[in-house]
Amino acid sequence: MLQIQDQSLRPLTTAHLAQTMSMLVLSNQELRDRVIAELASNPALEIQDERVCPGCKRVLRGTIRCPVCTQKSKYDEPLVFLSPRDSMRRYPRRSFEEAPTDQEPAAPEDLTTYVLRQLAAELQHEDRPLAIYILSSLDDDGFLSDPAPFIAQATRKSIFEVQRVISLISNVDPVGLGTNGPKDALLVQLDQLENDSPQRELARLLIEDFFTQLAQKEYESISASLDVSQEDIRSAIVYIQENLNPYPARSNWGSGRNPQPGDPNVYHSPDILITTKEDDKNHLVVEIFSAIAGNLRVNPMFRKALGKSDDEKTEEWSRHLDRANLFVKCLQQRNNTMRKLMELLVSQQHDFILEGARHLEPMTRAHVAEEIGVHESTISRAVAHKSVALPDGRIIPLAKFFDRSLSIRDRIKEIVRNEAKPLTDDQIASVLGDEGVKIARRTVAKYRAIEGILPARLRGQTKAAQLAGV
DNA sequence: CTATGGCACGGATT
DNA sequence: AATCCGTGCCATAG
Repeated sequence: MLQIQDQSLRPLTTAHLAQTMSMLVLSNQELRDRVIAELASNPALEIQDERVCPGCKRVLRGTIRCPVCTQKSKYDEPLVFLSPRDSMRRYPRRSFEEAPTDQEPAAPEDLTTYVLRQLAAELQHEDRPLAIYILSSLDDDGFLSDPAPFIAQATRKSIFEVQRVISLISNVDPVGLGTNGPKDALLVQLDQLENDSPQRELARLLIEDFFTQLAQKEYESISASLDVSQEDIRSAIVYIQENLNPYPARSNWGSGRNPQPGDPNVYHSPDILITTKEDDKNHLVVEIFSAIAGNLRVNPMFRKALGKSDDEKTEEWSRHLDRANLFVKCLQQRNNTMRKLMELLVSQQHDFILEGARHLEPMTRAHVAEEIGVHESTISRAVAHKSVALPDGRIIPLAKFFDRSLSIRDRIKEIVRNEAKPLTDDQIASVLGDEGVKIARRTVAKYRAIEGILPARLRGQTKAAQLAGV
């Protein structure tokens, strides 16, 4: 208690709370950015124990089992953490609720091996793991979001080496792979083009200096500031469109746009994955993806070094050390909360996960909070911005687990589907009443609206029309 | 006259 | 403290 006099202690605890809270709301993607930023700015942090799986060449870290080579039956613990990159590979972006349309698409791992095969000649043997690491870090579009210094730190290579390998990668077949965005991808591709068509230099100029205007089709303003005719601008754009591909990992233009800026939730890779055991379909396995692969920890060397040095840097270093400790603690706390939350959800909503919306047992965040022993707002944050992939392949927001009316809405849907002739809201309400659900007529109407079901009168018309049509 | 949707209120939830 | 949700009342369309 007396220690509180120490300047660093009191702000530390409040900061700790605040930071834990602010990290809890983040989705995995967002958290990953946070961690990367922290790693880049704080030398006291490091990632521990990186390995490449001898079987499938995936990058593994810490105690995590290889998700591919290890049979699912070996998951004997209910909860497992694994790398987010693997989650993206196995669960391509997909909108909420949308069940998997077909078989899992052609494995993107082929891209890795495909690229590696091309690189075989130029790549030194000891650079192979680095190349694999980089390739496995690419996002769906083939871009590398991790900055080179971060990769260097994670792989313990020099930044120079990292940059060299990235440049090798971006110059083989899907040209532009491993760049940090469409703009650089286009530029790399432009460099590789051999034919010196007249539009080429203008195209380069456009991409380099007017990229945002280009994306927003502000051709007039480009034309004005460059003093070039709109005619020429357009022909340069055609040249770009015909010869370059801003998304090197996609086969062609226009297939799948970026998510709209307004709604980050439309397309998602899950933060949590629920699957069933191979041999026991009733046994659920939950995997919570950690924001980064492996263990984030305070660099023990850094800690040691602090004790020895006694120049004026000591103060700055100890600040770093405090910050690193804090950050790691927050991350652990977040993981802990998420784990407890999911344990409870899986045990209480077992039927909902396996059988569908009808079996959702109503529960509130407040109730869960009491069960776990944390504040309600903690649960609110934990539930926010997270999505979970169910065994049947659907990806739903975690908040759905707390939807009070979901199961009733599902029953209404079924009643309407099976009705002989259109039932009015009142009749639906009484049917539900017979099944033991007390619900007002007005509320049925609201649920109907939510589910996009037309009122009885109009349903009659469409049904008649359907019959007439058939 | 009946079925519905809008508005608004109070209680629960976050 | 702010927001969401279920409900009742009432106007309106059919």
